[in-house]
Parts: sequence; C-alpha cells; structure tokens
Amino acid sequence: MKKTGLKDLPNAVNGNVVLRFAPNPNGPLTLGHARGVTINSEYAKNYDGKVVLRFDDTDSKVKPPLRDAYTWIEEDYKWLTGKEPDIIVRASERMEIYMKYAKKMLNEGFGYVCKCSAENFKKLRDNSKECPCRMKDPKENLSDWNEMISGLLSEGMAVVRVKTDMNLPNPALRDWPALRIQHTPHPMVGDKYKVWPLLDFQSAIEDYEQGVTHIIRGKDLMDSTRKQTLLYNHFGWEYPETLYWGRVKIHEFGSFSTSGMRGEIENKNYSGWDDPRLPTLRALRRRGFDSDAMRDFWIDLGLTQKDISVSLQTIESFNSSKIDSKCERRVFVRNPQIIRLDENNVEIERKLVLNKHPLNEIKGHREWDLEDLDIYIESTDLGANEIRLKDFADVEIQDSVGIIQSIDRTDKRKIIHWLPKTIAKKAILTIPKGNEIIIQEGMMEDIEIMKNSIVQLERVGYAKIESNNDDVVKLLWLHG
RNA sequence: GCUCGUGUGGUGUAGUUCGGUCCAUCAUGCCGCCCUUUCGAGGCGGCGACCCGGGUUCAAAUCCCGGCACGAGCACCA
Repeated sequence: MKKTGLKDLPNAVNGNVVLRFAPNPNGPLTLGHARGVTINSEYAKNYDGKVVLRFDDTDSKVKPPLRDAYTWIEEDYKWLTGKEPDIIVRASERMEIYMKYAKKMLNEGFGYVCKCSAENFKKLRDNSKECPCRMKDPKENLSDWNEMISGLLSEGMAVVRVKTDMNLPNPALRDWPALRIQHTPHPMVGDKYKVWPLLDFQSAIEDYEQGVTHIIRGKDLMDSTRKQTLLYNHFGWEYPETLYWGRVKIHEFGSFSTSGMRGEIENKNYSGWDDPRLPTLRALRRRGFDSDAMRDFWIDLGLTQKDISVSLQTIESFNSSKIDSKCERRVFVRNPQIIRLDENNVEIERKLVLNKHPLNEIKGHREWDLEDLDIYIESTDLGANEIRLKDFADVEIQDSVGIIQSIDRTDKRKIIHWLPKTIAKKAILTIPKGNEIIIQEGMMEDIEIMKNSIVQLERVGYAKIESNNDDVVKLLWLHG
C-alpha cells in the first residue's frame, strides 16, 4: 500500500503548525532550494499551517547579501508555491531582538564574552578545558559587551559564547559562539550594528519568536539542532520538532554554488541568473518547467536523510506529464533538405488537416497547403530510401525526389516528420547542454507561432518559443 | 582523530516503530510491442534490489551483535 505525498509530521496539530524556509539572500533560488520551499509549503498546506520566509542575512562579510535577491526570492517562492509566504522576516531588521536576548544571556550568566583568539579557544575546547573568560561575572561581561557593540573592539577581538559543558562528547557543542563582531557595512542596514549574531543564535531566537513548531533542515545542520537545544534549555524554551534531509545532487548540473554563479555572471561567463545552463529557478522557469511538476518531483523524493543523486531526466519526465496535454504540436526540420514530391498517379489531398494535439486534448487544427510539392525533411532522414511522411504518405526517395507510393501505411517503414516549403519559416533552436550552448537551425511550421508558448516539436522534443519576428523564430530547448 | 548520520533494482522511493499479508511498492531508466497520429507524445509488456557476516526465531528487509561502505559536522559561513 503506497502512501502518496509526504509522511506525517511528528506531533503536528492541524491548524497549529508553523514552518520556515530560511535562505541567505545572496542570489535567487536554485533547484536545491526548491526542495525546501516545496516540502515546507506542502506540509503547511497539509496541516493548514503557516510558512515563514526568513532571510538569514547576518553575514555581510563572507556571504554578503544582494539587495535584489530579497525580491527575487519572494518571486521564486511565489512561482513555485503559487502563493505568498504567510510571514516574511529579515534578520537584519530584527537585530534589536537578538541583542536583547544576548544581553539577557549575559545577565543571567549562561553566556559570556570571550576574548580568546579562535585558535586558542579551539585548543582549550579540544582538551575540554575552560577558557579564562568563562569565569567572569555578569557585570564584567556586560561591560565587555558594551565595548563590543559600541565598536570599541575590532573584528576578531571578542565573541559571545553560550555556556554549555566543556566535557560534552561532541567538541563542536562546547561553549559555541553566538555573536561576533563584524564591521563590514550591511547592504540593507549599513554600519548601524557592530555585532552580528551567528546562524545558530539568530535562527534559534527567531524560531522561538515566530513560534516555529517544525524545523526541516539539511542533516549537515544536525549539530545546529544540538547547539540550539542547549540554548533553549537555558532560556527554558521547548525546541521545535526537527527533521532532516540529505544532500541532493543533480547529475546534469555540476556543483554550482550561489556565490560561484554570482562570480561567473559578473565575469560574463553566463548571460544572467536566467541563463538556461544554470540551475536557478528563473532559468528553469524561462525554459518552460512547470512549477507543479517541480513540486511533484520533490514530493516524490520525499524526506530522507540519504544523500542522493538524481537525474534531470526524472524532473523532465514529471514535467512532460504535466505539460504534454497543453502543448500543441509543430514541425521543426533541422538541417533541412529539399525534396520534390512526385505524385506518381496517386491521388493526394491538396490540403492536410492535422490535430494541434494527437489525442485532441487541445481542440483545433493546423492546415497544411500542399499546392506546391516542394518539402523539407531532415538531412539525417535522407538515409533511408523508403520512408513514411508522417500523417501523409509512404514515399520512396530517389535523388531528391520523393515518389509517392501510397497514402495508406503499407509497411513498418520509418515515419519521419516533414514540412511543405510554402509554410516553412526559418527557426533557430538553442539547446543548453552542460556548460555549452548548441544552436540548431532549421525550418519551422509557420502556423500560430505564439511567443512564450511551449510546443512539442514532433520527433524532436519540447521547446519554448522565445521570439518570433518577420525572419526567424527563436526556440529555447526544454527537453525531449 | 572526535562526534553524528545513512545503507532496498541503473536512479529515486514504499515497507523497517508493533518480525509473518514482501518469492518486496511505485516512479524513473533501459529493452520490446502497439498506434495507417511522432525513435522522442500516448498505450501495453518485460528487465532489475533488501551492504556483508554471524545470532535470535517456526518465520527477518524488518530484532541483536560484529564488520564494511558512503556522507556530514568539528568556522568569529549560512
């Protein structure tokens, strides 16, 4: 008995579930982010809950936020889920809250300002030794804190730590850092703050503030859960239910990082964030991927901790089943060769009426005029002598002449697509392949070519019509 | 090294909590067939897996022990 959709969320109360999706706004969303958006929004839908879109923009130095990315991410989120997030928060706008809790931590003695160097502290930590700063009383910590936030101390000179236990078996959890000094101006709030929280602190506080009930995150963040649980214990809060997913690799896309792409785009190696070779949602959307298909794909993968590697083909297959009934058929003949048809005393129709969709899922027809008997076929189809022109007739090819043998199909010969010269228009198909762009020129059926629509080029594959002017149709490859 | 996690066909996934209904689900892939309407749409059929070794049991993908493999964290990144 196969369950459809996602497994139940542990301890979830219908109508009382709060989830969150927390990207770093340093670029638009990628295919990988789509998993987080999909899983969280799907659970919210199933439990009549809410999703918080939270921008974790607390690092202006290593991963500087991009002003435009906030809007891009909201657009991408909306495209994929079909709705706005229930709540949107920006960490950089909520600094006062984090500062308040930091101060409280210092006041109540479960946090301290540590002035040890990073290397020094690591040495002590790895030997389960406490650092001298740990002994300070709240008063001294508060005065050090004031030095930090006033800008008196420069970067690297001090950090606020959460007191845990130096004998914890996992060294990563011992007195972990919560806030650090950062003087690089923030693109959204400038140089107003000299101290910024680290992910584990900011995220923990914000989850509490937003009443998050379920956190779904990568398993690389398992230690974050443990660290944050320790902090929650100090504050007397109850930590949310936490679920994890493993890493996903898509065969066809190498290892792209958002910051890597950003650099490549700035260096003009890609035309922009929607360059069809890129794994961004905007690129995929531009090519014609359907948002529901993408959601179906991620829901089908489900939520497991396994590190997986999947093929784009799987997503494409989901996409085909979603879009096929909406895609009209058209002919596109690559590397066209002219063939002159010879009626050979066979009585033929001078007007062919073809369905827009083979199963007639899209009503309507395309009418082909056959007054002129010059037609195009693909040069690679020239090899066989006897072929069948799809939806028309069996022909024998001899020296660029196609001798019509029969209107009815008489044998199992290859069926090829073709196009009367009179209704052919020049077209260029752009195919992103790995890091390459392949250009295929040919002739396309010049019937109702509508910009931005996706058509199935018979025997070729799906493509999006990107533009159509007087001389040429520009097509962008989707998939086979 | 320390800490944590994961191992079901080519790729994913269901089943593992409470052992039998599992000679293991579904999708994708591959192969083949059908369709005078696509080699690439659609329909139909086929191929193919429980990491290894012990143990418990009438019975193990499921429980126990021991290996092995892979991955992640150990940042004043997110």
